Amino acid sequence: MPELPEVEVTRQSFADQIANAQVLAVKLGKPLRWPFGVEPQTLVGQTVLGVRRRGKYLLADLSGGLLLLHLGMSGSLQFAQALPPAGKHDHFDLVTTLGTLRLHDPRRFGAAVWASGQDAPVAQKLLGGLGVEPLTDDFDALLFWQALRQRKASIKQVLLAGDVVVGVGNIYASEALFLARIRPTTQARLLSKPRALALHAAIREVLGRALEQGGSTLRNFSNAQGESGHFQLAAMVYDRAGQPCRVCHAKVAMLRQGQRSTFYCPVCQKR
DNA sequence: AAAAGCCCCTGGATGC
DNA sequence: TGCATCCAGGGGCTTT
Repeated sequence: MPELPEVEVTRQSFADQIANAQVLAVKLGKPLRWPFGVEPQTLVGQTVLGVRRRGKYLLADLSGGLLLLHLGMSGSLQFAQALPPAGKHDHFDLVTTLGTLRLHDPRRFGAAVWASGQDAPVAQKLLGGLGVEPLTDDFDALLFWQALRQRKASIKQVLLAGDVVVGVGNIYASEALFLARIRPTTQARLLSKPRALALHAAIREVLGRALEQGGSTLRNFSNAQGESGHFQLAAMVYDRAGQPCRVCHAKVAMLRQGQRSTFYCPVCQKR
């Protein structure tokens, strides 16, 4: 469900409220993507120092280690002083003195994993290969172009891979490529400098705008307070196969790349 | 090293 | 209404 903007909106919606809380209990439901890693008891008594985001991971710094959370495809977080009893899709509760943080995830592609520290093997494995954060100054246009020049795969798949730049999921990849007028199947290495720079700007534009809107185009997205996004961002191409391009009115096309759907305008995105 | 496939899981939409 | 099929916002792992 969540791409970078949704994860960041989620983070912002509870980070300040959970800061300085003490962990009272950890409750695990059905298995998520990976085992939690330690006895839940380990966290009891620890203090929540803050919540960061890296790519689509949320990182809760606790006094005794790092709690990694991922929303997968269908996950969402809720934070409230009191929550109803866990339902069939609630698989992780962090009960604290200031409220309970709950991970709800029907498909269970999400994760809650304990890493004793920043350099713990689990954290290394999950975070070590991640690309640059697109909304920070680290996302340098020229370096982006240079990284793309090394890659023979299609630009869409390079964006999704997350080892060059993080946070661009299946929706925003199509949207950013549309904005930059680049055909998703184009080999990344073939992008000229100006076109790579246009894509760099498009990624920032698309993600930044979605973030400002509080969570974008996603159908079911809501933050940890249960507030939904503003739904003001109509997708230009995503999920619009066969419908007229909003710019040129040609029919939006769909194709599969790596078992994921890609949408583009064959006229606006010629190569 | 990089790319391509596979797979984890459930629910909703669609078609017969 | 019932059942089968397909599809979904992610990404690590294994195989080429």
